[in-house]
Amino acid sequence: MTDPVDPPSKAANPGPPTSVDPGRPESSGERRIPEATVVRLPVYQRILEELLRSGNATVSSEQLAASARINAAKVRKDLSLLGSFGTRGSGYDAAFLIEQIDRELGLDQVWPVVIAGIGNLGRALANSQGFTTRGFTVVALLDVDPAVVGERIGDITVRHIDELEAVAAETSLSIGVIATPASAAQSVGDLLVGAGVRSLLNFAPTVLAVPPEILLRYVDLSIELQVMSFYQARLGVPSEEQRMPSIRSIGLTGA
Amino acid sequence: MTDPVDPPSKAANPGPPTSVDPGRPESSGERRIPEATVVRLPVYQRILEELLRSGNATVSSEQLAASARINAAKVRKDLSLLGSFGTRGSGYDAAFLIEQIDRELGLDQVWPVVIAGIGNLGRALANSQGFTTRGFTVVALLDVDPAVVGERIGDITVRHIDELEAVAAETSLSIGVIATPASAAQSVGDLLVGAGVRSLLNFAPTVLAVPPEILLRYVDLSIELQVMSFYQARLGVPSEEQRMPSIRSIGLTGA
DNA sequence: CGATGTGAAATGCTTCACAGCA
DNA sequence: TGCTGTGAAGCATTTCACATCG
Repeated sequence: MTDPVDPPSKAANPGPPTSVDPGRPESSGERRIPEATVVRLPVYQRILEELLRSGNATVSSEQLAASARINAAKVRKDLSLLGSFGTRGSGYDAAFLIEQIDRELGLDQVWPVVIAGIGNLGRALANSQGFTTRGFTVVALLDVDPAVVGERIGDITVRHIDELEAVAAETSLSIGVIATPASAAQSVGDLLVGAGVRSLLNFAPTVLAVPPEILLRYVDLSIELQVMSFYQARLGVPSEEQRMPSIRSIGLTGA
Repeated sequence: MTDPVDPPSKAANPGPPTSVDPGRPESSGERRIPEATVVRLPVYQRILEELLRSGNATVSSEQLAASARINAAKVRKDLSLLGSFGTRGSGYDAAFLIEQIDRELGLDQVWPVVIAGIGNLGRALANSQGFTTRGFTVVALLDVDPAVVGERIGDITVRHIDELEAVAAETSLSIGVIATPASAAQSVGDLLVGAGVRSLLNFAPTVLAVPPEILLRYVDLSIELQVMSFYQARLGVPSEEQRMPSIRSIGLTGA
């Protein structure tokens, strides 16, 4: 009971500390993708899509790297973790690569998303590209304000959060997005979990407590602003990070 | 011209590779704060504020770690980089710690922020806690839509982006926030830079090109959603990351 | 006694550098 | 020849473990 945060996991590691030749995981036991890589994959997606739109069917690691402002070796290593999808001498096929990344990110399936809190942020999310394209469908919008309940956004009507049970009965919900004021976030989170949501994405500026089996991530709209303040305040930006990307937004992960 | 992304910096490192006893940097040459730490500082802030509100004046690294879902040693190491602000045997004084972190993040000064693109997201940002509390003031709201220009949000009237020059003459602008559709982002960014903004925070889902002397950061509202998809798709979340935080939102930094 | 602060070890991530394939 | 894929080296960050101090 000394450290509630650090359950025995490292010591009880299933695999031996010094490798006994893992044999390079094949098609069945997929390669381990570092989270650092996972977070870059959506960035590559975005760049690839832009390249495609501007008529580039093929792209080199150098080009991708230049757009993402990272090192080309990193791009190649990231992509090689998904498989050998490039063609030596010419590069990667943009469309094909997008497909592969989608598959890796699990965006080849569709996650039903419910958004709670239909203020400005909730509306922005409901309409945002990232929530409406590949991989996600917004299946429900919830609020408590009678002035908002009943309103139609896109092709979805905002419902009262008391109807959550009914909504859950109609459609499956896998991801809950909290866009409420901080004061409501915890209780809304509890309700969503009660309704069977497996993951929570919290935009409210508060620390949420949820059961460990719920995947919890947390986005702070002002965190980059604060990081900017830090670097702006000391114009001697760390030489290494100067052109470095860093991909963020607080995420708390539970089991 | 082979690698436009990676200027010589590592090799030309000022400090010797093996330390010659740096002598522990004192008050003048501040300690180097790793970016990983910088990004956690706002998280600590939020937790500290909540603890304060709930009547806890003192907090231990264990408590902070439990709330942030990270290792207590990490908390202690992070905080010790700012100075020795804890009291052995009892912990940290929450209010004092908040102050110190503010100072470290440069939030003891006030950065004038201009938000371009007053749709749902722009409004959400303009009203968001993170943009209106310590460290930042929203000094201008800009849009092109005649239906929006002239509208009053909080105590600021939305102005047409053509008035940017005039705005810049009236008040200093240090941070520009882009909350426009992707299609407008690049030109708006150019305008803001032209108006003297030193940093850009881009919420538009597009890759922005800006001069290297501009500090550029980029937030993707759906990136965590995509990361969720990845982990949800393979319910065997990496055992190590299970309770790990990770703090994100794409950031592209230019000198 | 309890909790900080911190060397040193462990781990993870990035970058280099180059073999190898189209 | 050009660009990928990848061991191995180099860094950064995390975690341990414990001396230290209020």
